[in-house]
Amino acid sequence: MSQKTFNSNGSRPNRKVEKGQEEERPRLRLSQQAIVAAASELFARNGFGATSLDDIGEALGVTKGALYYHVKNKEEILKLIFTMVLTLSEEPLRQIAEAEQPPAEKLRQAIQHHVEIAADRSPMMTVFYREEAHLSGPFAREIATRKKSYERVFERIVSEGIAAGHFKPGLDPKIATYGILGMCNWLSQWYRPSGAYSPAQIADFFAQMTEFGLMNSGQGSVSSGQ
Amino acid sequence: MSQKTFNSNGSRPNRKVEKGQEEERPRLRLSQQAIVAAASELFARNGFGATSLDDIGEALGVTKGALYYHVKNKEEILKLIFTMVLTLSEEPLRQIAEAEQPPAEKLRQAIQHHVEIAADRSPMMTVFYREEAHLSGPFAREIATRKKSYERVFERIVSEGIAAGHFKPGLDPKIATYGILGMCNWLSQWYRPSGAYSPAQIADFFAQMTEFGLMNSGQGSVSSGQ
DNA sequence: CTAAAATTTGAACGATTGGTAGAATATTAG
DNA sequence: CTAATATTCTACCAATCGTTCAAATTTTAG
Repeated sequence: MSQKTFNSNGSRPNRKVEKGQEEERPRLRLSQQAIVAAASELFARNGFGATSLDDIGEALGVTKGALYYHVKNKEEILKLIFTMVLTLSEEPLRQIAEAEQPPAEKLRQAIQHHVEIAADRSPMMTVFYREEAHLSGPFAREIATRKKSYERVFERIVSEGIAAGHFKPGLDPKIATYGILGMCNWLSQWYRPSGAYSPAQIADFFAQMTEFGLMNSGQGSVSSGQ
Repeated sequence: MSQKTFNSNGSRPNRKVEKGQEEERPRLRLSQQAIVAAASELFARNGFGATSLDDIGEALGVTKGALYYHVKNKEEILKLIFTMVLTLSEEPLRQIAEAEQPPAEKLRQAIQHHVEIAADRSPMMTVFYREEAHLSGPFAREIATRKKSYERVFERIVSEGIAAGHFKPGLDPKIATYGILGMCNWLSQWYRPSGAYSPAQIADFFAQMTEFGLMNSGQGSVSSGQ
């Protein structure tokens, strides 16, 4: 972090192309979106506290002063990340939970959905679960509420399954949910797009494992689907 | 973080007792152990980068200068945390894995062991999985190796189970292990000692869920044991 | 082209940080 | 008690940080 270099070409960071080279960076116009994307990766890799605005600026080929034209301050970047994660997560899950289908199918789809986000938006998700302590005030409370609410949708699916007699009676939906979400969220610690399995395959495996377990009792295959 | 106050009594932080009060803190003599304990909680709550040595000193009722008599620098505190987590984790798991017992029983005990540490040493574990990026050099490599090795013990238990015909054929031991570890490690995000279930009960639930799943097929109860 | 608007720079600021060193204090041994 | 040792305090440094802002530059509109 925080080296003395600026650009890859060592020049001042501006859009001028100094040689016959076509522009070395197909420069995306600076925007909140671009800042959030770059910051997500840096926050995920090095942590919010250890990432400076100079670092973010450098990643975008811009001085940190420019960032302040697009965001109010460093915390707002973090806020944007949290908002984006929830915006991407909430609605699809709600639709899955409200659809007319058996609880086991809902659970499968919910796991699929959650794994997909954890894999495709790994940096954002890492930040989401790692840096909540750096939020404060009403926004922190809002995020906490929405996160709890997201978890409760999972919980309700499990509860439905029990009530319908499909899931084991006597199990605690809250603990089950924590287990499932833990399984999925842990993706950000190990998943690499170059790995052997696609997010869909991993989700399928987790769903099978959640429904039938690992024991060989002839219930269902746990080999990869898709 | 980093307020202007010093002690709870506002005085300079030393051992002198100024009023008729008996000593307000049954002062534990400063030591690496005490520093690691206090730092673990602060790092877990606020992050490594956002925790200053002043903060740690304040938590111990001491100025940061005193810390440097016991530790080389801030990073060494982090190193001590990582070393302690692995020291506590590795040996018991090795013994479980090497014992003469069926793979399913090994897996149960391994989960029990891992959950216990995640619950009883929650701050340390949080730091362990959150702040690895702040390590560097040979030590970072050593930790990565030992962590991988720890995971591979789980993996081997699953592999054994498949080979013995107890676990489903065709499942990927690596993905299964990541799922199990994710389930357990996620504890640090939600577990509170004041909660409804003991670590042993939670571990029991996770073990049942891992073996038989949530579906109601009359295989095994998932209600709390112990 | 020109002028206005949008965007970025560059430099500076006050605060905080990890780290250091010598003086001060507390503890222990004789 | 005294001297030696162990521990902590105080004050300071250099670096880095988030933030601000006027000036410079680029982009857009007419």
